[in-house]
Amino acid sequence: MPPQMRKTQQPTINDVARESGVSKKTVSRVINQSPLLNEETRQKVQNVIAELGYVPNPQARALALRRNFLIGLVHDNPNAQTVLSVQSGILEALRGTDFELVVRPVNRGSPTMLEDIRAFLERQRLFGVVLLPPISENDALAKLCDSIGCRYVRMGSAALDDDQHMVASNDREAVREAVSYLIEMGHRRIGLVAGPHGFRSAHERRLGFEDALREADITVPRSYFTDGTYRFNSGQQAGERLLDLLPRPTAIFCSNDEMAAGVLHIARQRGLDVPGDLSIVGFDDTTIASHIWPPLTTVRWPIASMAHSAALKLVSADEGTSAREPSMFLSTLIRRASASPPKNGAA
Amino acid sequence: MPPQMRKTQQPTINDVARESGVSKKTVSRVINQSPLLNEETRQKVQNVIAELGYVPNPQARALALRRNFLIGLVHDNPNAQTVLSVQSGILEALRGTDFELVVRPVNRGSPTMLEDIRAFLERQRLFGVVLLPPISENDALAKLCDSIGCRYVRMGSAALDDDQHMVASNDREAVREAVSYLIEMGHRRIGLVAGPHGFRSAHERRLGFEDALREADITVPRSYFTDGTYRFNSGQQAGERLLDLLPRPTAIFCSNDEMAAGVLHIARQRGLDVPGDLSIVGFDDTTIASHIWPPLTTVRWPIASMAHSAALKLVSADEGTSAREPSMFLSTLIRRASASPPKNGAA
DNA sequence: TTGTAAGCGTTATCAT
DNA sequence: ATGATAACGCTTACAA
Repeated sequence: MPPQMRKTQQPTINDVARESGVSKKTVSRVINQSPLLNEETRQKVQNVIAELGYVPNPQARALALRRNFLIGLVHDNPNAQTVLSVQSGILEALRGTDFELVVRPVNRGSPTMLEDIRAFLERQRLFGVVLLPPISENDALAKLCDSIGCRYVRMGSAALDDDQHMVASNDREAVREAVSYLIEMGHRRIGLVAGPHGFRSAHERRLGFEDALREADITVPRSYFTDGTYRFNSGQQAGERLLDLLPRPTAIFCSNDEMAAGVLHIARQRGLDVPGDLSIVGFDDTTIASHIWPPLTTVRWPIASMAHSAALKLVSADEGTSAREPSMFLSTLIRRASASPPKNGAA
Repeated sequence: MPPQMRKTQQPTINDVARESGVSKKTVSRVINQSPLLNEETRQKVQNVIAELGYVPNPQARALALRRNFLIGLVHDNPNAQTVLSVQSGILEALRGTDFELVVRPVNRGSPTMLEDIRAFLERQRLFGVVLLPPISENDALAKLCDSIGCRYVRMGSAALDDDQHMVASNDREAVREAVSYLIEMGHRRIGLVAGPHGFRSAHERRLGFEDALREADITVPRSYFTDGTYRFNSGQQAGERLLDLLPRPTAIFCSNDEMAAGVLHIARQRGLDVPGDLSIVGFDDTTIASHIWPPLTTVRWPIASMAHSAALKLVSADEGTSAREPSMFLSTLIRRASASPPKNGAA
């Protein structure tokens, strides 16, 4: 076995074993931080590892362990910004570990979604998955993960699962606060553009909206409640409807920024002054919020931090460290120019 | 070997071999579509495979082949929209294959970037990688991939490599067209907000800008050329400078949408009417382009299609099919409300 | 505390 | 055209 043959090859566990004069298994123990190890041996092996620049082959480990060092991100395309923030949060948590991130968009709505995901998880033998809303709200999916022994953490707008399987933001409270802010500024006729039925986040945000009104003893006509799909054009449609109303709302809370941009669009088309004639508040604090004119008052939820925490829960699941990771995250109101007291005094 | 033991297990190649009365190797041949195979045997094995629902274990394959069935996406965070479009393009191409997508953001600027990527590629033994701009413009990176036997395809704004390693958009020509459009509408005083130095796309777009002016025999003061970083705030800064000029430009071409939004911001702050007092054209057609007011005239490059093609080039690299995939993609001008003839007639 | 032997599920080599 | 046998690099019994 001429050593120069290995020049371009990466060193294997065998090379390390040979060089340090121990068995493969001992090297394996060092790698896996086995507690029952002579400190001397450990050091010796460690040195050789460093010297050779040895790194365990993930594929071989995967085969032997029957488990890959891959974390999956399963999502149904919320919005680009969100997905990417989640990715960076996860990757930040994974930095320095052996884990890699595999992304898997799926199609909620497809009748085979669950089966697709199962096939994916089983085949790849993922170490764990992070589930994004709205599919994270699917309990059957969580059960599926459990049943095939794949760890999972769900991200969502309310606690849907126990701590080790969930990171949640307090959407309801955050919206209550945002709408209270409008009320404090003097608004009384406040409209709502809600998210789509079936989305937990839409539900939570609506509850927060109602909480704020109730708290201030304000009632608004039913027509002030409109539904959207979280998409821009649904914001436009809702805007049309709301701004046709008499008396017109002096403020509108939109359940996400994209719809808020849609409402703003319509307000502009009608020559309304924002925030003078109409205050608008969004949710998400996507880049568009700060880039449109006027800059949008909105609610920021700590997506990356949540994803970071989710990933840590996943990879530290065995070590019992996961309990340390927070499960509830607080969103904050970002005050910008799109919301101000109504022009003509209190409505 | 009681068969019921395997109930929960996934079937392996051994199960298939046993059931169909052939050797593992023959099953392997069927899986890998070996040409030298009796059609009968093939059928027989195929049937058993279908019956058992057998799927080859990717980890074992990876170990034996010394190559994973993973495609990497290496990027330095252009913008969320772009990265996500690329991801969907790639995943669309990968659908139905055994490949998965692993994302790997890196930090251009970090002195260890190349080493980090090398470590990543070597360890994971990726099948191939898609490289996004701006790091796709790094020739050393391409060489690195080559040297460690990792296939790669670069995405970029000009042909930097041979066909099998490149998908490019024609940024220069697209910008020439966009600026010519402004000229046709009567603009003569046209400003430029260029992208950052060192970015090939910035260079190409600037060339396109100059092409259009030259073609129309127009010269503008040097002060009409400003630089940006592709970020919103740099657009704001450039906007300040440009709108301070006398005579003021009647139109500004921005090398991306984010900067265009920044310029628009400043125009609004100064009470300028867009497009009446100032026409603005962007580049990228990100969601913000259609969501701001007025909707932004911009250049759309077919990101997803390019990524799709890149992925196909990668996975079909061995089959010689790759020659079929296009390498050059045409961008198109999206005409919206932010550009119109200048208010006071020709400038 | 350390080593030996036997897998993990696939593909490659070299027979036949 | 097909099969036995040995990798691939690691881990888990089970010994020692």
